[in-house]
Amino acid sequence: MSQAQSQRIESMCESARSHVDDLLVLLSKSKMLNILYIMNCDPAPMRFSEIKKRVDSSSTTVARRLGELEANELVTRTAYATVPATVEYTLTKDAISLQPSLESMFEWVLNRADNSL
Amino acid sequence: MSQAQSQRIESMCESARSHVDDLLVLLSKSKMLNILYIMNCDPAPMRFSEIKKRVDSSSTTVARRLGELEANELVTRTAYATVPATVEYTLTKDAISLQPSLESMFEWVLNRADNSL
DNA sequence: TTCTTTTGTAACAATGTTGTAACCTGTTCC
DNA sequence: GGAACAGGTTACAACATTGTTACAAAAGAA
Repeated sequence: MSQAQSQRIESMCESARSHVDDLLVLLSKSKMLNILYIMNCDPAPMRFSEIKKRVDSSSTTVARRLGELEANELVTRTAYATVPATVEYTLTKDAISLQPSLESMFEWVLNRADNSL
Repeated sequence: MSQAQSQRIESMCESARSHVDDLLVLLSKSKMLNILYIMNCDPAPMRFSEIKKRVDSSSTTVARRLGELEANELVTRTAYATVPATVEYTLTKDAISLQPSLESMFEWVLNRADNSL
């Protein structure tokens, strides 16, 4: 294999690894799994205030997380011109396909938390 | 229901929620999912340097993460009196029971990373 | 007119996390 | 004696993240 080839492949791997890492960093942000989970549990579109209430965090953080999720196409944001404003968030297909993993992960977490009471 | 009862239950829920949150915070720490995943992929006991190499992070961070995992009984640490020192880490049964969720989560992540190339 | 509501954003101080560099142990090799 | 190795620890400076506070917009209610 030529050096050019091996470098190309290496850079592809690097690139792939960095995408994986980016996703893991995204999912590891505070409240991120919480948000995905509570939105998974209740498949109906969910309003900002409802999400905020359920994950129990500041507006700033919730807005940041939802922004990041939207930027990564894991939620869609729909704003209605009501007064006062109404905004609904929905998981995308991609996020929904993460549901089984998330669910069993949370099952494990809940189980473990129970046993440590 | 008496107020005392409802308060007791509420505090139980609070406590349970805080345990859940603690676990989520633990799992959300940087490189934590990486470490659990690479240790899952290779079920043999793994040495510190090997883990460090695979997750590609500083000694400090790897040591911190492994310490946290040990404190939460998700890994066991075994030191051998060789020269130079040998230390092996193994996932506990509890951590292994998280394997299926982790695996399908990483499958999702890898898939998504692939598609975004 | 001013208050209220939802859904944010901006600035900033406080707090948390990271990597780096230095250091440590204990034994074997040179 | 000194270097080398694995597996860390410590201190600290740099960096990242958080919550708080203040603010905004738009329109209907009081």
